[in-house]
Amino acid sequence: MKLPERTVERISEYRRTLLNCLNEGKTHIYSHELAQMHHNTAVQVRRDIMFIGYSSMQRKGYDVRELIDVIAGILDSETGMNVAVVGIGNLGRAITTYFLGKRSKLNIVATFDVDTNKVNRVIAGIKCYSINNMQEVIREKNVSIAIITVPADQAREVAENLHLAGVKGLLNFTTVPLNVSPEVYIDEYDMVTSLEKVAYFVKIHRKVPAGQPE
Amino acid sequence: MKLPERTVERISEYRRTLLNCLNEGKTHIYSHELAQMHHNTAVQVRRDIMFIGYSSMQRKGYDVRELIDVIAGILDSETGMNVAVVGIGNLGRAITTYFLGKRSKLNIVATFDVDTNKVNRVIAGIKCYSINNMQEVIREKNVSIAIITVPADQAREVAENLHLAGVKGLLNFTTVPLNVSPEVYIDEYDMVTSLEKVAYFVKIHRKVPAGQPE
DNA sequence: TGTATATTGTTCAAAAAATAACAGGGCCAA
DNA sequence: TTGGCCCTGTTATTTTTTGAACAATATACA
Repeated sequence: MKLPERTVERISEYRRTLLNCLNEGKTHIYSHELAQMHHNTAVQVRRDIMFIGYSSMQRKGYDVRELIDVIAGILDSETGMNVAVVGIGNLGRAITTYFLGKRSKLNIVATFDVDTNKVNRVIAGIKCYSINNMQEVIREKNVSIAIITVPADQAREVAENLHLAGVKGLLNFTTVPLNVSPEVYIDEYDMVTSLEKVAYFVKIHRKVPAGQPE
Repeated sequence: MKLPERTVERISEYRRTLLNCLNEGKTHIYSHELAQMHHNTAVQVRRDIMFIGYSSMQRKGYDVRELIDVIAGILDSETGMNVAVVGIGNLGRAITTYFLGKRSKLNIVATFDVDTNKVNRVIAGIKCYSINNMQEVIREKNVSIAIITVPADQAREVAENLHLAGVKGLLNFTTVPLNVSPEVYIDEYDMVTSLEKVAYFVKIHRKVPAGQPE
């Protein structure tokens, strides 16, 4: 089952929207509705859904609940995965809080910081450990993914240590691109880049690569 | 001059790295160095640089300073652009702080919140205004881009008001996809999606879509 | 029951992006 | 100075991604 990378991103986004729909009591959704909400086309949505092997069997739109379950089958690992947040400044706290109480098989099980005022306290709902004990805690708690929100100058060292501790995926919010090992999947996110992209398209007047309903 | 969308993203990322290089006193950089740092290939880097119309003196790599300037010519608008952050919770503060003191022609000139404890105070270095006065402040300060970090249930209303106030680009961090007008460029970022993507690739063992030096 | 309609699933074509291939030209060493 | 080497700039090819077209079919409704 090899999904196009973009499809992976989109079905995660679809799920987010579908969960919102469920909250609003919406039980079915048309491809063009999903499309409009996600700035893309109905065809794209239908094909994504085709790729993940779901069929609505009706012309009443997709069953929201069922679709959520199918997406869960793709994205979530059965046992769930444990996640750690390294660096519990504003951004780290924002992320941790954000995840708290969200369904999701991704559980934040530990946070780390250098600041002794933070260590051993519960911050944003999760216990904060000293970064000095990072490797052992990571192993102990079987963490496979880490979110890095430390200051730039510590990023590389942190990443290296995470790798050594057996972490398999990194989400890097620092301004330093990381490069530990081909075994570790890394996603880099820089909000400056996002903002600059918006600025660029504002500058050249280009509209959102729209999606008109077909 | 129409740049591929991906190239726009990448040159922003290159600039970030180049600025780091400059700090470290590095004056020249090879395409394969940049490539490795950004998980892609030297060819990709060279072609991106070709697209933006820069040429190095051959064989010594690209002149870091010059390349930064060329990228600035593409991404930055001469006059700069004013940016507002709407919702000054953890994430809003993180973003505002993050931008503070960064070069960049993107100036955060105002933040907004509903909380009366925050209004009229300087938070993360920028004055916070009441969201009730948002439209006038936006106009007054000539804000063309807004970053939305409010709770989900307020996102749509905020976006609509921003549009009415004349904002041309949005960076949306809420869990609600926005849809105001085709004139407004919107970039949606959801950290859950990023994290789920990492989790997916960890799950299926796929390595980072690597970039070996050629 | 039958017909019109709306929506899906899928195939086929176009566009975008990434990769590969290669020509050109400094630079160093001999 | 000459030849080899290494790096860039550019064109060509392949792959990936998106968009368009359309057959199939459930549903609503007469």
